[in-house]
Amino acid sequence: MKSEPDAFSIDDLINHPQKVTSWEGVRNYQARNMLRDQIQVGDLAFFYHSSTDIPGIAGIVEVIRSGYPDVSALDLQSEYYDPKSTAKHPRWYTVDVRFKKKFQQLISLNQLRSIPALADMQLLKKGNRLSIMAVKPNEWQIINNITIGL
DNA sequence: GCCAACGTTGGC
DNA sequence: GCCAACGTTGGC
Repeated sequence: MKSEPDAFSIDDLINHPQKVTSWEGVRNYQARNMLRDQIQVGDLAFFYHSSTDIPGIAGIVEVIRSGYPDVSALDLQSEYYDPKSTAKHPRWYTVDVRFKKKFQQLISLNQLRSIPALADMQLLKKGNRLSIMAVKPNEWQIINNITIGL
């Protein structure tokens, strides 16, 4: 799950009293479908910092509420407001996540690219701009192993 | 349904 | 700031 740290970083999540946030603001249909249909309570996700000096994986979050309508789409004051979404026919979805772990060191995009076994990872594929992406079990394990000892 | 124009993402 | 690689919009 990607976030621009200037907008919302893993430290922002840690600083939240309950260390919980709604992952609102996703406005892409493919990513929406994952939020709505696939992501389950108990799922773990990497928290990825994008559009920053050193992009990469900052830590891990756990899903504590599966897909439900993203009400920021109905909020006129929100930067995520979408006039085409209504309460009756919500267009966008979100999930709630809780902080699980922050890596001692960020696992940079460069570092991920240097690992041959991760070559097929969706995150590393050319032109991929999705903010929510599946991670395969073996990819998860490889990345998690890097963090052992970090 | 096609596709040109435009907008967005995100690494560099 | 640049630009590749998308996604979206809207006229036809």
